[in-house]
Amino acid sequence: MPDSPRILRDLPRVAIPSKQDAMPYEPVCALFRRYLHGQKLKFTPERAMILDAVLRKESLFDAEGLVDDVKQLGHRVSRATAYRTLSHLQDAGILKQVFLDNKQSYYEVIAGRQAYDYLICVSTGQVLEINSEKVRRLCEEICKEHGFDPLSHQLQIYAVSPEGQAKPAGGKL
Amino acid sequence: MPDSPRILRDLPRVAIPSKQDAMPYEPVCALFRRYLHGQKLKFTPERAMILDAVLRKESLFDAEGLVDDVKQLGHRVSRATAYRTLSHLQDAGILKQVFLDNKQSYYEVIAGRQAYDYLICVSTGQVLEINSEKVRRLCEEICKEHGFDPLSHQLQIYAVSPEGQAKPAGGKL
DNA sequence: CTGATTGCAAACACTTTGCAGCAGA
DNA sequence: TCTGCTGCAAAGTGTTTGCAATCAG
Repeated sequence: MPDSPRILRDLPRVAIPSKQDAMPYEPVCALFRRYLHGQKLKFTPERAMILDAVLRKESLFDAEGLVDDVKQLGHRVSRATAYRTLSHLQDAGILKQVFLDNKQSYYEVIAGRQAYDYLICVSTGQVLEINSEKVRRLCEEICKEHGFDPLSHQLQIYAVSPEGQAKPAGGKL
Repeated sequence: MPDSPRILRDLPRVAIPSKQDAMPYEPVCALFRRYLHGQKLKFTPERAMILDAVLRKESLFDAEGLVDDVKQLGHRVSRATAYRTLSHLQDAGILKQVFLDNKQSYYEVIAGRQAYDYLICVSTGQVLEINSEKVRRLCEEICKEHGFDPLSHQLQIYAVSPEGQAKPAGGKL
């Protein structure tokens, strides 16, 4: 019996916050500063704001949503800076990029959190987060078989939800 | 012990054909014609050429590569037509779209073939196809837990290959 | 001080779309 | 004939990049 997953999207591009505990800012910030220092990069106010906004995210988000969030917190950063910082945050191992469609990238915090996989209804567009230890183990097993050193994985399952089964026509992948 | 997987990409965007048996044209073509007919769409020479080129593909491919292939076969189609036909081929269940990066879409024939998952080396860019029955079963299990009706899935594992472990710096996801 | 960073706007690349002429069924 | 189809070129859109001014260390 799985713990009931939270709904991420009822429609594509509309993220609904989940209930996962937010990662505290301090430790991750320290991690980021350490990373930046090691790369001879600088810790700027913009990067701090972005990290703050990122850590408030409880589920998938995209670059534009992030810029909006920063604005909502009373600051502002350019899109360019947001993208550049997102890239650094990936390098620092704080978040990962998720490819769900061919329109844009999504991001997900991984520092101190478990990675999620996604169960996507092609009919309603609903997206469920699933947190499966089994998937993780299987990925590690596959890596081991090929002599690879596992880093992360991404699993999307396309299916039809109970609600979608009731609806007339099936959507496309 | 896994059967040794074929290398799909040594560098991003460069697909190397695998050894999988090509799907015969006739049966899939019949499938496509049936689909088109049912949708009151037409079976045109362009669509036939594209389907032909698609079925010669033995691994991941992208829209531009497809247009090139058609040209190499002595014909030509516009990019617009290629995209439109790829969309219909997806709807017909003949191929599926794969999202591996934020640059473009990849496609993969699924009609009469088994879906593959990917083991991606973030250091060298190498991509291995993996064909895991275990992954498929796990996805079905997850769907069942949530009352979803499984359609397809996509798994990407990001890791460092043995060769990549030798190289200096690790790439980013 | 000095090299990294920022915001802006232009550049990019893949994909989609409007349209006029063409062509399956 | 009557829709749907094609190619073209233009439009779209998320992301990246060149550049001058600015700022962190």
